[in-house]
Formats: sequence, C-alpha cells, structure tokens
Amino acid sequence: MPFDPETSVTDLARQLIGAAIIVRNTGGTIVETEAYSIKEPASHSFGGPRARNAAMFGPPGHAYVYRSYGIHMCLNVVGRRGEAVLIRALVPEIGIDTMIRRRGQINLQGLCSGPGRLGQALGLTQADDGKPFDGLEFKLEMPANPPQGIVSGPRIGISRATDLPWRFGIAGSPWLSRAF
DNA sequence: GTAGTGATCTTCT
DNA sequence: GAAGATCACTACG
Repeated sequence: MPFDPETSVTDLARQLIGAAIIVRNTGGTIVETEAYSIKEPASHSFGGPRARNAAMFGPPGHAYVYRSYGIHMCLNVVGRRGEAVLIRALVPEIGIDTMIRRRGQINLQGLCSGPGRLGQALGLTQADDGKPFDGLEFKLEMPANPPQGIVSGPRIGISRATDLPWRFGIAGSPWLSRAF
C-alpha cells in the first residue's frame, strides 16, 4: 500500500500529483487527476456497487479500469470504499518507445495527456481492472516531497456535480490534457 | 482558432 | 433508444 488507505479522495487526488505510475515498464509522473466519490452523481460508484464498478468497492491501492465511450480504457487508483482517483495525464518518462508505438505518434507531446491517451499508451485492457499497485504489473511511487504549483478546478467531460472543483494538476505544465 | 461528427460498446431509462 | 469520467479528424473562419 503506497498511501494511507484512510485518505479522503480529494486529498488522495492532490497527493498523487507528482507520483510515478508504472504499468508493465511504461509510465511516468502524474500531473493531472480527478477525484470521484460515492456521494456525488458524476461518479461510477454513485448508487452503490454493481458489476462494472466492483473495483471501486474493492481494496484501496488497486486499479479501477473502465471503458470510456466504448473506445478508451481509463485508469483510476481506488481509495476508500466507493472512492477513486482518475489519472488524467502523465509526463512520459518510462518505456517511451513502447508508448509511442502503441499511440502511433512520433512526438512526446500529447502521448499521455488525457485519460484515453494515457490508457492507450500504457496498454491497458479490461483484464487490468482490479489489479493491485503492488510493484509487479502496476507500480505507484508517491513523491518524496509534494511538487509546487498544484491547483484545482472543475472536472472535465461530466454533466453532473459540475460545481465540485475536484480536478487537480500542476499549473502551467505542458503535459496537462487542458489548461486550468 | 472554434464547431461538428464518427468511432464503438456498456449501462441505464 | 440515449448517454457517457474521450479522441481524432474534418470543415470553416
């Protein structure tokens, strides 16, 4: 367990900025996250456990991987019961050649900037849903010291609970999916 | 630069 | 039947 399992989702989303995510020898440093909680209607866990969101009600420190818009695979870190943090953007650092091949692009810019892009770069599949961040296939290294310049704002791509400023990121980073 | 749309599939109404 | 925690591509100013 790389973090305190009692941490609230919003604190966890903030703490994950600057952490390193490595999935089977590809990954990098997190620069953008979003928090989702069972208590608000934008979350997949809203309404309680179902087959698709089972991982969000499983143990903390595991992955919740879901298919978005029928196309993209998106990655979350599960926190307390029914809470998870969507990883929205990484600085590409590890296994860059592999990620470039998976994404079919030649430049680093935009390689992992966005939840769908990141999912493709890391080669996520539905089989990854529920896997632990135990240092084997999935690794999560919390930052030694919190990075400077963390800001928050409204989450992207949702139509409910749009007033919650539960998107976190490093202001001005060139690796964000969108500016704050 | 903004606006619109197709891809593709699971879940919910 | 519609909407969704998205992205890429096209058309148009």
